[in-house]
Amino acid sequence: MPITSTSSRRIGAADSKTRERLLNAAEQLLLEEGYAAVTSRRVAAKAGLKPQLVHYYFRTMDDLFLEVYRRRADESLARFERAIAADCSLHTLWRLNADLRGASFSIEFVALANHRKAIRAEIAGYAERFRAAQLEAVSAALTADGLSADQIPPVVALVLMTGLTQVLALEKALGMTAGHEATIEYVERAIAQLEPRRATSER
Amino acid sequence: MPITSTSSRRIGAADSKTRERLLNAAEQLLLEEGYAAVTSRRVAAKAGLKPQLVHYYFRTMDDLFLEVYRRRADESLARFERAIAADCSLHTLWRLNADLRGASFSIEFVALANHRKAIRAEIAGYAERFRAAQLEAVSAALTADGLSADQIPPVVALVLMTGLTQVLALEKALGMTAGHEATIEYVERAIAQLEPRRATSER
DNA sequence: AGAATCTCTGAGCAGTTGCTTAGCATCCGT
DNA sequence: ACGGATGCTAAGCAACTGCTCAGAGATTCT
Repeated sequence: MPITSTSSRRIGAADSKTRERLLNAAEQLLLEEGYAAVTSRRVAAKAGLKPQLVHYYFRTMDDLFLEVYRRRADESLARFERAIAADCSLHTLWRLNADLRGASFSIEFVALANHRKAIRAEIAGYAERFRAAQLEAVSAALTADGLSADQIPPVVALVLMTGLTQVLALEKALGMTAGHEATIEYVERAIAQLEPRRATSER
Repeated sequence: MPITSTSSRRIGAADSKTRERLLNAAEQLLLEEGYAAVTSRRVAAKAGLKPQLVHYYFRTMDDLFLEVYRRRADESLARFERAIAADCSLHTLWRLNADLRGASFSIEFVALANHRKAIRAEIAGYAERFRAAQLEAVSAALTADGLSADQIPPVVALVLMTGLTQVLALEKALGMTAGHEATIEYVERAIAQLEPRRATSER
């Protein structure tokens, strides 16, 4: 069933292999050269396909961006919930956040959202949902660690943790790494002290 | 004295009033609509001038960006040094960092640097200098507050503080504000507790 | 007054962008 | 076997980009 909502243009199937190749190419381009490099012609070239196919599978470039974003957002949300279900702790949360690849991905999208209003709403929505889910996890983890909300409110802990990793990614992208290692070490030691149950074991 | 370094093109005087108007227009456009909106034609339109003037005063668009950046960077570095000389404390540092306008400015530039290599070096250079200066101030402030480097290394305190404000700005640009107030309040209370000398007085 | 310099502009080039249109080839259900 | 849906593509349009060039006015120096 072709989508015909507003425009009459035909749109390719959502489960097409070609469509996926385009999405992969777009994502790769986004990470390597920034969103400004994600043009229909360059995406197609990277995928080894013709530029018109981009417009065949995505009504607009914004649609492409949105789809690229959704894929990763859904995936990382699912991974988060899996990990938290297995072990609801600050340590787990930190480990998930410390993945710099994910951070630089989201930074690029925030920058993009800054000048594409159509995209901003979608990203903001996901971000809010993500934050709510994480907040719940942090609250649970903190009380499990024996910390009351008066000592440190869960929201504060969350903003500090997620914020820190994002800034590290941002600065790393710039080539700045001064103080990063020390900061990471400090946070990890603080968490380990708070949650001695896993000590220095894994990894 | 016209600059003739590599190209033979004539370049307008550095102290020109028109040049300044262009810089202002570019900066405004950058903050309002993101760096993608900063094109020669749009900058000129915003300044009420002809597009060719942009190229008369700046050899390339990158030069324009660089000049816009330098103006603000120099200014905020000077302001920082003035403020710290007057009162070297975490409170002062936080107050300076908490200016969200400056944060969103620098975020836009980091995004820009991400896909304009010529600009990255310049920005990274300033950022490193800025960090070094701030680090010195934080070290002094912390020892003045009676905290040794074992309890919390100055670098860590700095990265946490500056990182936090940047993330707040980033999220605010996205329309996300959940937890911001609580976090700001928390940090300010923590600083006030550490530096009781200024209590809840000013502002 | 004349020369030289500086500021500014009309016209335009070569390149890129998002997106469309018309149509070809292939597959698939009937 | 045939009609319609699907995957794909050649060609191209209108808009925009950075940047150049030649030269017109204005200002300053001698």
